[in-house]
Amino acid sequence: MITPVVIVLNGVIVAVTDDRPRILTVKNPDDSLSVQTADLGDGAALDALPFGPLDPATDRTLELGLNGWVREQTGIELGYVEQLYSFGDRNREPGVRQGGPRVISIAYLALVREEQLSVRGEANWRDWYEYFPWEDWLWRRPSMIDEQIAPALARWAKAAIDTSLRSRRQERIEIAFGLEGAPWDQERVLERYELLYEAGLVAEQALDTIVAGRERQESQKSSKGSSRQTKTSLLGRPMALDHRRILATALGRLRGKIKYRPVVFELLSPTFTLLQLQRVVEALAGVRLHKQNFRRLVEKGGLVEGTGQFDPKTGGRPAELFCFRREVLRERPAPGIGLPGALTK
Amino acid sequence: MITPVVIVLNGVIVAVTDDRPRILTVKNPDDSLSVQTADLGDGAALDALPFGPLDPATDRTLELGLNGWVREQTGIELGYVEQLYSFGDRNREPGVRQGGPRVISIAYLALVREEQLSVRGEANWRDWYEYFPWEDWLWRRPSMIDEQIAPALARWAKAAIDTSLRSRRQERIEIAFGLEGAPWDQERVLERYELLYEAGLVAEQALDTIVAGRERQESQKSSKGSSRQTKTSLLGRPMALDHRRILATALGRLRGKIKYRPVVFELLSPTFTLLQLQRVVEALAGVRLHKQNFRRLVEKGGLVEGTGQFDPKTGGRPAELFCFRREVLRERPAPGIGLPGALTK
DNA sequence: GTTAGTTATACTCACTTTAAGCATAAGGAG
DNA sequence: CTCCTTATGCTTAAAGTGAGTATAACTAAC
Repeated sequence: MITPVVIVLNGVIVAVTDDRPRILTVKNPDDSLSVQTADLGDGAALDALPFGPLDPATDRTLELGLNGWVREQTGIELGYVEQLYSFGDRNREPGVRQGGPRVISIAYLALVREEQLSVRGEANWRDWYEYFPWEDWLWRRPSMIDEQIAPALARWAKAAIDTSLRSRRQERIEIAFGLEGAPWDQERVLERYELLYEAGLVAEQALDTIVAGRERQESQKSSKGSSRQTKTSLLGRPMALDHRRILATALGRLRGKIKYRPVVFELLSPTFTLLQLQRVVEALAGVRLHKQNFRRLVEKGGLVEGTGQFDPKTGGRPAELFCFRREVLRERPAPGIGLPGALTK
Repeated sequence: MITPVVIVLNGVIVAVTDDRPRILTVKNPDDSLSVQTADLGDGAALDALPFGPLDPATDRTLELGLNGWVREQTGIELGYVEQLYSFGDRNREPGVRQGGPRVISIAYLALVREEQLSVRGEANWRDWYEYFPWEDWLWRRPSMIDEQIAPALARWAKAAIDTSLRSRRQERIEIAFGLEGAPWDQERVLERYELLYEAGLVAEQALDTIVAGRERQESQKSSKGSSRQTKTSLLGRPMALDHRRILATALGRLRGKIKYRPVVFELLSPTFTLLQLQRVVEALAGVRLHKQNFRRLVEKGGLVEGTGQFDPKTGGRPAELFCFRREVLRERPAPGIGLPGALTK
């Protein structure tokens, strides 16, 4: 018997509005997953990324296939699109575990300019920090890191079967979450999510374990300290399937990329004030920046140029409107926006 | 009728020996491509990356499937592996154009320590600059850039159907190849290869055009100024299918990654002299570096630590043997090796 | 219409990092 | 012992960064 292969395309569609990064979600339209949501007990369908299978006969390119699904599910036309990652391990979609087709999902990151409010049907813009509250350092270091995450992960590390596994876990935890004097690296979004998943601190892990059924016992004994988290509630808003993992990949990638490619401008209107630019960068990086240095960096770095026009509605002194300076592409090898003076105190 | 999907796994396996980066190739074992190589006229089979289809029923993860093919074709066990990119557009494999299954190929980058000489059968280690001679700036800026590439690309740009296309082409050319005062960015390997491909300066383009057959006429009129390159010979050593594109992706990614993750050490034995380390970095980056500054960078950056042992056979004063300093992972957010003083004069 | 509040922008200053080169150390070959 | 080779230490100027202070230009409230 031949196992068929199905390619599924997933889109992480990002916009920034009101100084918050948002992603486009749909209510999970896949019936085969009702098991999961029923088991979750809250009766509501989980958020999902826009997604759908590639039609191997008609979709000439993967991106075109993605564009089609996104248009159909949300009414949005994509502009800037980049491939993120392909997920193909068995076990990733617990609902279709045995006997079904092999699912390979290819994820894309797309950036759009405005909220383009005409989203259709069940589509919604959601603040992406709802899914990753520990990533939002805009106001302060989230207290949940010390109060919930660190202790729970410490318990998980201690539960390791031998000392070498335990110290490997501890090292991963310290590096990923910046504990014990290690610095916080905002790009390690995926590593952090994976740790929480393995430690059983996100709802998806519980779901996967439930649906996996037979393999559950095994899993409890194994290195993945699953289930039975006492005292600690599950962290962040869950998503369908492994979509939160995909989202974590996207966030990490975007946080890295703004530093060496001028992608932020895909999220801004053609002209903008420097503060607007700064707010978008801060929203993505999850960190607040030093205003004067930020300004110096982008201006002296040749990334923007003044237009001579001014934005009247800033509240205080009117700010000049700037635009992206395309020539920078041929002047500097890696034109991006560094993060000057990120929240030292 | 249902179009089936086949997943093909490709591995770019990199090692550095004798200060040269090498990749592992096999003689293209796929019969369906004999058309191509016959049309090429040299009778020899093209180099290919180790590759093979995913078995959706038995390969539990994509990486395991890849490992199997690599083992079978080359006898090598992979260590460090990272996913590169997934290629899925129709047209990418001209030989299987109409009617065949839809092929999605997922490429991986693997780093191995030594030449592990026991390569089996038709496998070979090849200097990767054979495929991309214009990327090798170790001795000097390759003269072929000014003598062959720049003029041929300029002709291609001029042949554009309208002025906006022409100026877009010119901008791409200048940025990619560092012409007209733009700096050379060693990471833009793929962009450079794509340009040469589109301009018909690599053998693969000619092959694709030949095999495409019917679509050829169309293509000649279209924006892709195909065929009939007078005076300019085809550049670099060709590979089967789109494997050279995959290789370009790998080279670009690796050149980027050494700057922010300590991946070079995957290519070195556990202890090494600083000059050996420098040579590996130079080989990958294709640039020569300032010795004293390189040393200061890696030592003060905490990436390596001395072992107290010395390498006796350096020719001059014995060099201390260093090893990777793992603690750097928890000290610095993005521990990699910058390129101090790259060939200014 | 003066005052307080808000945002924008200019400039400073100490400190660190980098590019580039000079100088010295420690081996081998003859 | 001398020369050649490679390793390693140190210097200096220039550039870049972090963290401010100061001033400018507007709005809203009284």
